[in-house]
Amino acid sequence: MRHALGQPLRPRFYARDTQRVARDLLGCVVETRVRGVPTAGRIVEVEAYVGPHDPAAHGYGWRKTARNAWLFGPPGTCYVYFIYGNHWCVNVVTERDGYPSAVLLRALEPLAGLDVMKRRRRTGDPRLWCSGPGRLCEALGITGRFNGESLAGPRIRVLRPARRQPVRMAVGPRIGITRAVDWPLRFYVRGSPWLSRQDRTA
DNA sequence: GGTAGGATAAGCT
DNA sequence: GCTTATCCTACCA
Repeated sequence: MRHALGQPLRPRFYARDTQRVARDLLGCVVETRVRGVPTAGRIVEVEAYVGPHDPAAHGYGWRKTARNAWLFGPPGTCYVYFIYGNHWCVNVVTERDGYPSAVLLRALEPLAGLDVMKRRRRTGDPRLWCSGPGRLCEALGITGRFNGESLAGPRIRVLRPARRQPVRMAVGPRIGITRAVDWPLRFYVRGSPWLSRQDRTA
Protein backbone atom coordinates (compact mmCIF):
# COMPACT_ATOMS: atom_id res chain seq x y z
CA MET A 1 0.00 0.00 0.00
CA ARG A 2 2.63 2.50 -1.08
CA HIS A 3 0.09 5.07 -2.21
CA ALA A 4 -2.81 4.56 0.14
CA LEU A 5 -3.57 8.29 -0.05
CA GLY A 6 -3.76 8.46 -3.85
CA GLN A 7 -1.73 8.58 -7.05
CA PRO A 8 0.95 11.26 -7.62
CA LEU A 9 -0.07 14.11 -9.91
CA ARG A 10 1.82 14.07 -13.22
CA PRO A 11 3.85 17.04 -14.48
CA ARG A 12 1.16 17.83 -17.07
CA PHE A 13 -1.27 18.54 -14.21
CA TYR A 14 0.91 21.51 -13.30
CA ALA A 15 1.62 22.58 -16.89
CA ARG A 16 -1.65 24.54 -17.14
CA ASP A 17 -3.11 27.92 -16.27
CA THR A 18 -2.07 28.70 -12.68
CA GLN A 19 -5.56 29.57 -11.46
CA ARG A 20 -6.88 26.26 -12.77
CA VAL A 21 -4.08 24.38 -11.05
CA ALA A 22 -4.81 26.24 -7.81
CA ARG A 23 -8.49 25.29 -7.88
CA ASP A 24 -7.77 21.67 -8.76
CA LEU A 25 -5.24 21.33 -5.92
CA LEU A 26 -8.01 21.80 -3.32
CA GLY A 27 -8.81 18.34 -1.99
CA CYS A 28 -5.51 16.83 -3.11
CA VAL A 29 -3.02 15.49 -0.56
CA VAL A 30 0.54 16.60 0.22
CA GLU A 31 2.79 13.90 1.63
CA THR A 32 6.36 14.29 2.88
CA ARG A 33 8.88 11.73 4.07
CA VAL A 34 11.70 13.26 6.10
CA ARG A 35 14.33 10.77 7.27
CA GLY A 36 11.74 8.05 6.71
CA VAL A 37 9.06 9.79 8.78
CA PRO A 38 5.81 10.29 6.81
CA THR A 39 3.31 13.11 7.24
CA ALA A 40 0.37 14.11 5.07
CA GLY A 41 -2.45 16.64 4.83
CA ARG A 42 -5.33 17.53 2.54
CA ILE A 43 -5.03 20.90 0.78
CA VAL A 44 -7.79 23.31 1.88
CA GLU A 45 -6.30 26.73 1.02
CA VAL A 46 -3.99 28.00 -1.75
CA GLU A 47 -3.00 31.21 -3.51
CA ALA A 48 -2.12 31.70 -7.17
CA TYR A 49 0.89 33.84 -8.18
CA VAL A 50 0.16 34.06 -11.83
CA GLY A 51 3.25 35.33 -13.63
CA PRO A 52 5.64 38.19 -14.42
CA HIS A 53 2.68 40.61 -14.70
CA ASP A 54 1.58 39.85 -11.10
CA PRO A 55 2.93 42.67 -8.87
CA ALA A 56 2.68 40.49 -5.74
CA ALA A 57 4.66 37.60 -7.20
CA HIS A 58 8.36 36.97 -6.72
CA GLY A 59 8.86 36.74 -10.48
CA TYR A 60 7.32 40.16 -11.17
CA GLY A 61 8.97 41.81 -14.15
CA TRP A 62 10.89 38.60 -14.93
CA ARG A 63 13.27 39.42 -12.07
CA LYS A 64 15.22 36.24 -11.38
CA THR A 65 17.58 35.90 -8.40
CA ALA A 66 19.32 33.07 -6.60
CA ARG A 67 16.45 33.02 -4.12
CA ASN A 68 13.56 32.67 -6.56
CA ALA A 69 15.33 30.71 -9.32
CA TRP A 70 13.18 27.59 -8.92
CA LEU A 71 10.02 29.67 -9.44
CA PHE A 72 11.23 29.72 -13.06
CA GLY A 73 11.70 25.93 -13.07
CA PRO A 74 9.64 23.23 -14.80
CA PRO A 75 6.01 22.58 -13.75
CA GLY A 76 5.67 20.16 -10.87
CA THR A 77 8.72 21.51 -9.01
CA CYS A 78 8.88 22.67 -5.38
CA TYR A 79 9.70 26.36 -4.88
CA VAL A 80 10.55 26.95 -1.19
CA TYR A 81 11.65 30.29 0.24
CA PHE A 82 12.48 31.71 3.66
CA ILE A 83 10.63 34.80 4.86
CA TYR A 84 10.54 37.20 7.81
CA GLY A 85 13.68 35.58 9.16
CA ASN A 86 11.57 32.79 10.64
CA HIS A 87 9.44 30.82 8.23
CA TRP A 88 9.53 28.62 5.16
CA CYS A 89 6.80 28.74 2.51
CA VAL A 90 6.23 26.09 -0.17
CA ASN A 91 4.88 26.60 -3.68
CA VAL A 92 4.15 24.28 -6.57
CA VAL A 93 5.57 25.61 -9.84
CA THR A 94 3.09 25.80 -12.73
CA GLU A 95 2.76 26.48 -16.47
CA ARG A 96 5.86 26.20 -18.64
CA ASP A 97 9.55 25.89 -17.86
CA GLY A 98 11.09 29.36 -17.62
CA TYR A 99 7.79 31.12 -16.80
CA PRO A 100 7.57 32.40 -13.17
CA SER A 101 4.20 31.20 -11.86
CA ALA A 102 3.26 29.04 -8.89
CA VAL A 103 0.65 28.14 -6.29
CA LEU A 104 1.40 28.83 -2.61
CA LEU A 105 0.13 26.17 -0.20
CA ARG A 106 -1.54 28.02 2.70
CA ALA A 107 -3.38 25.43 4.79
CA LEU A 108 -3.89 21.68 5.12
CA GLU A 109 -6.18 19.36 7.01
CA PRO A 110 -3.84 17.03 8.94
CA LEU A 111 -4.26 13.42 7.79
CA ALA A 112 -1.22 11.33 8.73
CA GLY A 113 1.78 11.58 11.03
CA LEU A 114 -0.25 13.55 13.55
CA ASP A 115 2.09 12.76 16.43
CA VAL A 116 5.01 14.08 14.38
CA MET A 117 3.15 17.29 13.53
CA LYS A 118 2.33 17.77 17.19
CA ARG A 119 5.98 17.44 18.16
CA ARG A 120 7.29 19.67 15.35
CA ARG A 121 4.70 22.37 16.05
CA ARG A 122 5.06 22.17 19.85
CA THR A 123 1.32 22.48 20.47
CA GLY A 124 -1.45 19.98 21.14
CA ASP A 125 -4.05 22.02 19.21
CA PRO A 126 -4.48 20.40 15.76
CA ARG A 127 -5.91 23.66 14.39
CA LEU A 128 -2.48 25.24 14.81
CA TRP A 129 -0.51 22.55 13.01
CA CYS A 130 -1.11 23.36 9.31
CA SER A 131 -3.28 26.53 9.27
CA GLY A 132 -0.82 28.85 7.55
CA PRO A 133 2.02 28.63 5.03
CA GLY A 134 4.77 28.74 7.66
CA ARG A 135 2.94 26.40 9.99
CA LEU A 136 2.34 23.67 7.42
CA CYS A 137 5.98 23.71 6.37
CA GLU A 138 7.08 23.21 9.97
CA ALA A 139 4.50 20.45 10.53
CA LEU A 140 5.56 18.57 7.38
CA GLY A 141 9.29 19.16 7.87
CA ILE A 142 9.62 21.26 4.70
CA THR A 143 12.73 23.46 4.58
CA GLY A 144 14.98 25.00 1.94
CA ARG A 145 16.39 21.57 1.20
CA PHE A 146 13.14 20.84 -0.64
CA ASN A 147 13.70 23.79 -3.01
CA GLY A 148 13.90 22.51 -6.59
CA GLU A 149 12.76 18.97 -5.81
CA SER A 150 10.12 17.22 -7.90
CA LEU A 151 6.63 17.03 -6.42
CA ALA A 152 6.53 13.39 -7.50
CA GLY A 153 9.78 12.57 -5.75
CA PRO A 154 10.63 10.43 -2.73
CA ARG A 155 10.61 13.23 -0.15
CA ILE A 156 7.53 15.20 -1.21
CA ARG A 157 4.61 14.37 -3.46
CA VAL A 158 1.15 15.66 -4.24
CA LEU A 159 -1.49 12.96 -4.61
CA ARG A 160 -4.96 12.87 -6.08
CA PRO A 161 -7.08 10.67 -3.83
CA ALA A 162 -8.92 7.80 -5.53
CA ARG A 163 -12.14 9.09 -4.04
CA ARG A 164 -11.71 12.84 -3.99
CA GLN A 165 -14.27 14.54 -1.82
CA PRO A 166 -16.35 17.20 -3.58
CA VAL A 167 -15.00 20.63 -2.69
CA ARG A 168 -17.15 23.68 -1.99
CA MET A 169 -14.74 26.35 -3.13
CA ALA A 170 -14.61 30.00 -2.16
CA VAL A 171 -12.51 32.79 -3.69
CA GLY A 172 -11.07 35.93 -2.16
CA PRO A 173 -8.12 38.32 -2.11
CA ARG A 174 -4.66 37.04 -1.21
CA ILE A 175 -3.32 37.45 2.33
CA GLY A 176 -0.23 39.28 3.55
CA ILE A 177 0.53 41.16 0.33
CA THR A 178 0.60 44.90 -0.32
CA ARG A 179 0.31 44.97 -4.12
CA ALA A 180 -2.58 43.72 -6.30
CA VAL A 181 -4.52 43.41 -3.04
CA ASP A 182 -7.90 42.97 -4.73
CA TRP A 183 -6.96 40.28 -7.21
CA PRO A 184 -9.18 37.34 -6.14
CA LEU A 185 -6.51 34.66 -6.28
CA ARG A 186 -6.96 32.93 -2.91
CA PHE A 187 -8.93 29.71 -3.20
CA TYR A 188 -10.14 27.75 -0.19
CA VAL A 189 -12.64 25.16 0.99
CA ARG A 190 -15.68 27.05 2.24
CA GLY A 191 -16.26 26.55 5.95
CA SER A 192 -13.25 24.32 6.54
CA PRO A 193 -12.02 24.45 10.16
CA TRP A 194 -8.41 24.10 8.95
CA LEU A 195 -7.99 27.47 7.15
CA SER A 196 -5.34 30.06 8.00
CA ARG A 197 -8.14 32.42 8.94
CA GLN A 198 -11.73 31.72 9.81
CA ASP A 199 -14.20 31.66 6.92
CA ARG A 200 -17.04 34.03 7.79
CA THR A 201 -18.94 33.48 4.57
CA ALA A 202 -19.83 29.87 5.33
C1' DG B 1 -12.83 38.47 21.62
C1' DG B 2 -9.29 41.48 19.19
C1' DT B 3 -4.85 43.74 17.88
C1' DA B 4 -0.02 45.67 18.26
C1' DG B 5 4.64 44.70 18.17
C1' DG B 6 8.83 41.85 18.01
C1' DA B 7 11.71 38.11 16.06
C1' DT B 8 14.90 37.57 12.37
C1' DA B 9 17.27 37.39 7.50
C1' DA B 10 17.45 37.84 2.38
C1' DG B 11 16.85 40.92 -1.22
C1' DC B 12 16.20 45.24 -2.93
C1' DT B 13 16.92 50.63 -3.39
C1' DG C 1 17.88 51.39 5.47
C1' DC C 2 13.45 49.35 4.24
C1' DT C 3 10.28 45.71 2.77
C1' DT C 4 8.66 41.17 2.99
C1' DA C 5 3.54 35.55 -0.09
C1' DT C 6 4.56 34.96 8.78
C1' DC C 7 3.90 33.50 13.47
C1' DC C 8 3.76 34.11 18.36
C1' DT C 9 3.17 36.57 22.63
C1' DA C 10 1.49 40.11 25.35
C1' DC C 11 -1.84 43.05 26.34
C1' DC C 12 -6.52 45.21 26.25
C1' DA C 13 -11.39 44.58 26.16
